Amino acid sequence: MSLPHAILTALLERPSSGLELTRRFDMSIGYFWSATHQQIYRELGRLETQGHIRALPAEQPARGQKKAYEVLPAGRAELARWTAEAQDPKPLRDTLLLRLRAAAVVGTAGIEDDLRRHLTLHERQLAEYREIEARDFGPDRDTAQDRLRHLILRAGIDLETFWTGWLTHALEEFGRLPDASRPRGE
Amino acid sequence: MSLPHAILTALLERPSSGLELTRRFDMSIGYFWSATHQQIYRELGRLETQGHIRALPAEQPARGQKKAYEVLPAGRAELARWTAEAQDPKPLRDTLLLRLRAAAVVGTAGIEDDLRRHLTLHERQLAEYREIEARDFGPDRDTAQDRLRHLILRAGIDLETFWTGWLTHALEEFGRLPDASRPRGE
DNA sequence: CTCCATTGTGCAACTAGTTGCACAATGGAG
DNA sequence: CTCCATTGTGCAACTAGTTGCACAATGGAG
Repeated sequence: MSLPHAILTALLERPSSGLELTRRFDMSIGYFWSATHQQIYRELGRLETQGHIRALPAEQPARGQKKAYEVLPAGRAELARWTAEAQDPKPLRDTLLLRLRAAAVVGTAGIEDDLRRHLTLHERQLAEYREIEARDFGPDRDTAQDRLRHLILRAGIDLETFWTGWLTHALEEFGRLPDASRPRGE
Repeated sequence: MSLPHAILTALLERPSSGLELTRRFDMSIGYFWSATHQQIYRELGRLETQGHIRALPAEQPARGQKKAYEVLPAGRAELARWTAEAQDPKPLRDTLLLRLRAAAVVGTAGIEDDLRRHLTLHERQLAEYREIEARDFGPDRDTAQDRLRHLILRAGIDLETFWTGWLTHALEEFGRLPDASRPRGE
């Protein structure tokens, strides 16, 4: 039940059409809540019938025509309610760790390359976050809003730092695993 | 498509019944791939019809009766195939970060308590992982299997370290936010 | 003018995960 | 013996997310 709230947040930051939202999800909100354009359109429909958002008046809102939405007071209230609500952290589900555990049983053949690939991806993401930080968060931008957003970006940076560090360590370990002792059969 | 592979891994480590699997998911595999007992039973059924596992011979495998499964060669092969396969890291979806972003727009009221609660939960999890590390990974246990499992546990420890560190930092920031400047209205 | 790539919106079917139950076997308390 | 908590297995309905398309409008290339 988080996608509607992600959309409400994005629309409060700036009223947008479905496609604009999709782009913004790809660039910024999507760093911690990804969504496809199909999900977004579906949810926009729901939010509209619930009276949480409304289409901005426009001429001819037909298919293939930009239709921008803005948040109504009810939507803002719902977002505030949801934000303040206590929520448990959802348990981790990570395929890579699972695969490593499987590799401990069926053998590590093949997985090393993919670890390396993941490392590259995470390094790239980290670099991107660092650029954003350098660009958007100078010491001058220091309102409460800026600080909160910086905090969120920091989480992204720290997470990617964790992954790159851990993957580097993992690859070192793999290098040290004596070939003969690599798990394989029963 | 990871749950079946999580189950195959667990069953290779030790043949088990549905309930035993459920318990093991709560304790160990579940740290990075959680699943409910309903999911597990459903998947056991599928894996059995696919010929990846089979029920260990037992008298009277009726309802309410323990039924243990073991992995067949086809299942092991499938797990090895899946493990070696390249897979993209799935994009992050984190509610807490999303809520923080929402808070930057609708106000931070209420969220601070929950950050504190999350901090406690993550500290607890971290302590648990550290205990496991101290108990199960002495310098003596040093086969390739041990090293891989230790690596996985390390990921858990580092992740929880990230969260506790970041949450602590976030709460400090919140303390510094001048009440007056906390975002609220439009 | 015509075609075709691009932009924009959306439906339908599917897969994965969650929630809420149902019900059988077992063993100990009374 | 009877009841009831516990252990164990499972179905059904639902929610959330993914995949694969369809189709309308627009504008520039030819």
